[in-house]
Amino acid sequence: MELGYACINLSLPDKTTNRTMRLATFKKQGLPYASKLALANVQDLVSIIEWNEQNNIRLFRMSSNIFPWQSAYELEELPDYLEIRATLEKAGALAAKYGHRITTHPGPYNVLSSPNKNVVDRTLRDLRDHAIIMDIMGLSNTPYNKINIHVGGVYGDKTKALETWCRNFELLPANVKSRLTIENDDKLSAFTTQDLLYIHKNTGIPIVFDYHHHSLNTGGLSEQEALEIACSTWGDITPACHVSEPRDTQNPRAHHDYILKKINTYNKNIDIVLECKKKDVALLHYRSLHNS
DNA sequence: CCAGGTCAAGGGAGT
DNA sequence: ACTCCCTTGACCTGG
Repeated sequence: MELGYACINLSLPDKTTNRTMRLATFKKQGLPYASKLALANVQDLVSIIEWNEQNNIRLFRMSSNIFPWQSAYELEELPDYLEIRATLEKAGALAAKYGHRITTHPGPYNVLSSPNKNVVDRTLRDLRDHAIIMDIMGLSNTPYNKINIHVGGVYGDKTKALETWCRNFELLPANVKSRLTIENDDKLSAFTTQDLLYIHKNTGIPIVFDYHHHSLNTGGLSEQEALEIACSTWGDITPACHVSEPRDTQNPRAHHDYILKKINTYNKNIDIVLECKKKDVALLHYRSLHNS
């Protein structure tokens, strides 16, 4: 089992892969500035991977903000493209050398279940953009290096939304399809682990089990039952799961700073991304609590 | 330099 | 109608 964290390293305050800009700035400064930010982001990605190795962390979710306004251009158009590409290749080579599992989690605006063509088109573009970065890094074309998303909207008819999702899945390029995974939701109206089996059966892609989301939307399954269903969809690849704790009772969906409770893996070999505000600090804290 | 207001995107829930 | 929440707070302006 590997423990990992998401997107931000708090132990390296000067290193970030999230430099971005607002639309007004992008319009004013354009590709040269986007290029400058992206180059700094990928350089810091290398530093974070090195730090992860030094701290025995071999699972890491990359930020989706490495390239500001990526949907507005092709990477080759960036003035620093060659250096950016070389740096990404270096980051990927380091991850390979150290045996790190690198994943991504594109945002909630990726909605393959949408009845709106523009929304689906933007989703196809964003997912493609994630795959391009992962390709440059030389990450595997499998869910070991997952591109993980949620289903999206229900629109009052879960079955129909799932059908739409599967239909739109077929529009994705091969380098996305081969990496894509689907995660259970935390809202009662949305998709449970059981619901996601429909997608797995129709597309073959694995299910990412989120412990916290499950606790808010069990679909009548126990934690162990749902985890085992999700794990059964992964074949030879170590299943990836997400763990977080609620911020407080008023805000049960928001994430807590740390993970306090010991995670029950039910004797399964799974990799776990911790989702909490304190990131890498919380991971080291969890290890100190539970000696894992 | 810092605090505070503002910021692309979809959808749903709470106020 | 507005705010918060999710994959992740970061940007930018005015003082």
